[in-house]
Amino acid sequence: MIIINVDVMLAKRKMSVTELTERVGLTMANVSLLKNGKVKAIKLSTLEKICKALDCQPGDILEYRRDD
Amino acid sequence: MIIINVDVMLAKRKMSVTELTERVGLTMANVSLLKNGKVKAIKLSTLEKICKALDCQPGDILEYRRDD
DNA sequence: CATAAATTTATCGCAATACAATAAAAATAT
DNA sequence: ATATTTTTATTGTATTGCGATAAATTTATG
Repeated sequence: MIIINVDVMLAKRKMSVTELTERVGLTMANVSLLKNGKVKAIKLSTLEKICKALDCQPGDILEYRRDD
Repeated sequence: MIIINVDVMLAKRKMSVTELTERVGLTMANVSLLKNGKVKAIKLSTLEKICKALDCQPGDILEYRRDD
């Protein structure tokens, strides 16, 4: 499964979800859904905004975990 | 911008697009589109299949490049 | 505690987009 | 040359993102 984990980078940047929301320009509701891995797909434009806001790479946020 | 680059991992695994297509279960046409960064979004389920097929992480395929 | 602030969850609607199916064109290999 | 592989294009359908909004829940704070 693919895991979206924004929390680590948020902590690293000492940034709140509210601030991320402002920077990314999505609604708070959707940022929250994204943040908690409750989306089934993601627009690359959105991924880009997040990477930009958190100054990180997709790999810092996305993880593929084999299910055993 | 977000760049999708599957070529590096394909080369590393000595795998053809045809084989990737078989493993991933999409049509050849769509794998090609994905491979050449001509999609605007991606299903996490698809990303997962690719990572599984290539035995790699999303970060091996996706790159955020700041446009200067 | 009580209350405010932040975050998550839920619902509806629409637009955007993936992806299949298919065919044709182009590139590459043999 | 010819076969094989890969890319590009087109159309239709199903999926999904995301906004807008409101309610519920969690967390912070005086």
